[in-house]
Amino acid sequence: MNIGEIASRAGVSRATVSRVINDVATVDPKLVRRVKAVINEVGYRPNFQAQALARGRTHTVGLIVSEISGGNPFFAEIILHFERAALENGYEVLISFADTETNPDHVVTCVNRMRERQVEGIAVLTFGMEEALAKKYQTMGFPMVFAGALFGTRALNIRINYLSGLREAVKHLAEFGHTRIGYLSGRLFWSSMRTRYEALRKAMKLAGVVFDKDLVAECDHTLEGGAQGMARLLSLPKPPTAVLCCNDMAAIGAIKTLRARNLEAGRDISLVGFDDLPLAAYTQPPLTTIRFAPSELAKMAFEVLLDAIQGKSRKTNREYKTQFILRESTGAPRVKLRKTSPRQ
Amino acid sequence: MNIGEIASRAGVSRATVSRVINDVATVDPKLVRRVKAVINEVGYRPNFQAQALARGRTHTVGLIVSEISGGNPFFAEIILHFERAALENGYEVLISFADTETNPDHVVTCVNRMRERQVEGIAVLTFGMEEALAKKYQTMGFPMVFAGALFGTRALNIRINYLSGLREAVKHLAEFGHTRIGYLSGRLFWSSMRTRYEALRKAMKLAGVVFDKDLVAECDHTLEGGAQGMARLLSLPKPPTAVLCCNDMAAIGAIKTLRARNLEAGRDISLVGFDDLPLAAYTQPPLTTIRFAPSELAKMAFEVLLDAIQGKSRKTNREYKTQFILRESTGAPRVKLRKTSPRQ
DNA sequence: TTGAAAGCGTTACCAA
DNA sequence: TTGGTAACGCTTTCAA
Repeated sequence: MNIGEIASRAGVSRATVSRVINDVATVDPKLVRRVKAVINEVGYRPNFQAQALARGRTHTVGLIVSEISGGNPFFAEIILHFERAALENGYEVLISFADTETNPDHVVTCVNRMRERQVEGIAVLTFGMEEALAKKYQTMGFPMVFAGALFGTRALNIRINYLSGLREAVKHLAEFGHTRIGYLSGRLFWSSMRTRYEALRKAMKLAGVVFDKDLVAECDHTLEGGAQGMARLLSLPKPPTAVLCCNDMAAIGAIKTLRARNLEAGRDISLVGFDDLPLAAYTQPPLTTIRFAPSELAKMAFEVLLDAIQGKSRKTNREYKTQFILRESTGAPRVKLRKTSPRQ
Repeated sequence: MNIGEIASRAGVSRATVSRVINDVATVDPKLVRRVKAVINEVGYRPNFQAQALARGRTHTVGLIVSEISGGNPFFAEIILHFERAALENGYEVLISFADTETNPDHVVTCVNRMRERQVEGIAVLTFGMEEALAKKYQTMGFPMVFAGALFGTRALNIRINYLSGLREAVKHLAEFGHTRIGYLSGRLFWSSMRTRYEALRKAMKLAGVVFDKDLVAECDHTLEGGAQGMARLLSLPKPPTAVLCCNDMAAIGAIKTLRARNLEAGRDISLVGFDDLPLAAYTQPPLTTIRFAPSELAKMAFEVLLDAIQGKSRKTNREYKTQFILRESTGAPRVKLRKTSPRQ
């Protein structure tokens, strides 16, 4: 069933059917009705490929995210909200999962696949493996937006202000009297993990807390990674009295390790997550964390991308600001630990 | 940059370039090299829309899932694994999030959008709002696969054996001596929730446990829904000593309510989840649950769809079997509760 | 083995 | 206001 078929059944030309489909105002209302009747009757829907070819536009954008590992709902939210923002603006979304971990070049393959499909722009929300891509594309005038990428100049990049949330978190811990503050970091080959790490060091400096490299454990940013990382921190001769985590999933993993040793977050050791997943309010104890909302980020990414596609680089460089969320997994250091730490 | 441009730069016809692109064996190796050199040099990639139009095939399938609410990672896993299976077979995936809750017809819109894009088949993994669709499409010969849908005859449908897992779960609870077994059900306008409910009743019957409607709370299958539902069950004059939940997220919500009243799952009341999210092993206590793996289901769905597209209805009707997973959120009923319950 | 040319389904220009 | 027709970028027959 194609436009020609509709045309002959309605007794008009293909051009007229096309006009009806595209709501061109100049068509005789009678013809409009006749054509629409036929269209409904036979259930005709225009062929997208043909339209795209003829129009030279696809009204499609690409979204590349990391493979979701360990059931982290963060990327699911990104996808949902990006797609929703796109739909509201008449765009469709092509999604790719980049295997950023085992194959950094995979993201290039994803971009190529998308460009074959003539997407009008791509959002790369992989948080950490996009440098190569950025270098390749920032000069060639194809609309592409990154988030939290570590390169400066021309590429569209939503800056992520990790510091804002971390600063408050560290201040909060310092006010409780914590001096041995540890960090469960994600793998530092992810650039976003390097950025977080640097932001934390800066936050510590600003709060006047001594930063101790030995209190940092690098682990996967997953449930299991967090559990393992926390085990390493606890086996230190002098474990930290407070631990920040690179994300909530790792924090949940850490909680499990604590429990296995009869320690409770908030009472025996302070724990701060990152992301503020819906889940964070449901852990035991509810997780003090730093909000990094995928929904807002996704919306922002689409808006920036849309502006780029439409040539209005209005506020092309935007920033997402993280925010401290106080719940119950933080508190004063335990006396026992407090005593030992000044001896250092 | 198009095929004509490549052709003239390489000094061959467009037909030859096309053959090179598509690895046709009959092309002179010298020409192949020449053409490929040009292609690499200018970074040419064929236009998908044009290819699809000329070939009459898109090698694209659609996947419709429910809007992910409350950060449930279940659907994220489905998307990831479906996409992976598709890619391995040379297919691309178009994804839609159906707003099944507030607008049951939205899924029809999704299907239409996908068919405009000439997808070769669609998997509808919404678990509960697809009856209308199924009726409409099961006769028209378009490859479409459902999962756990409640209609019998012609539509491709992956049956979900909820009973297998539930039966073991109920047996497990009965062996502990539970007689007052409650259920935190999802909203029963989701057909998958009705199916689960029916399966549970059957499982209870088979285990010889009296089913008591008053011990069922209908709630959203979310963290918050589970928390609220559990509160309702606990406020009953005689609360259940064990509660099954429609999914893990609801179970995690339920745990929070328990804790707020100083009750602990496994010790004071037995709790069984559903899905076996990675998270389930990280709750406190680790959640006894029923495995319903999105990855396997997604793979199955794609395979069935592919068979349908290729016309081989090999094993067109497949079944996914749920499985009981024992962890630590279940145990013997507390003596206090045990005493009261026979008095009924 | 190669090239010319006719499609694929649609849009959009130009005449009428 | 309508219709004829040339694109859009590619594939695929048919001849050579």
